[in-house]
Amino acid sequence: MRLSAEFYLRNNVTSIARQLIGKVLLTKIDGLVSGGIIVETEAYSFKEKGCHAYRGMTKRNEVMFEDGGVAYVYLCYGVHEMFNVVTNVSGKADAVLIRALEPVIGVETMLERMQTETPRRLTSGPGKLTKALGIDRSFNGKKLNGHEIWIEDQNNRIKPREIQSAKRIGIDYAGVDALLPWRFFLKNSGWVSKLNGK
DNA sequence: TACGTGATCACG
DNA sequence: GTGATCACGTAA
Repeated sequence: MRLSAEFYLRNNVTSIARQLIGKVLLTKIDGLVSGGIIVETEAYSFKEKGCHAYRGMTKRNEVMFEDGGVAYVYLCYGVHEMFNVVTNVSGKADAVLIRALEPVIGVETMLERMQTETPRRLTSGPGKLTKALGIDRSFNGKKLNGHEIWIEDQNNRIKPREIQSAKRIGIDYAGVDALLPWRFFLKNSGWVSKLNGK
């Protein structure tokens, strides 16, 4: 079943990032459903320098300041759309970046969108998974409990010891905050992004 | 390790 | 207006 509003509204973005591992992200576009199991996430809090909201609200990040449970999608490096789950209550701009999925539903659709025949290339990175699921900036601000994009709990059993944490990737500009162990991933997944933080 | 790519944001 | 920068991916 779909995650409740309360799940997203909580004031602990690292807990939410950890709990999103094993949940299922889905989209339905032109009648085509596709998605997969979340295997890698990163937490961002407005209180630390790695976060787009650290310096306050701008045109780009304004949806981060809404109540949790909506999508924050932005363009990175001029090429890649990045999908985040906004969390916490309005005014407290926290978010979780979804970095990798295990593709499960609508694999044919995703292969088509990615112009590949290699499932491994579909969703093993934040820029790839958005393209595979058809997520772009038009999804910015959309609610995550609707019928276009949503997250389900399908009772996948993840043991705490299967989840590893590490520093986040690609945010060296954040100084000491770049060292926070706020990336979470399934240890033996094989679908985790390859940049893997070094 | 190098670089494409274009929106964004902090300047002024 | 302008220019440096960027929560990546691929190829080499």
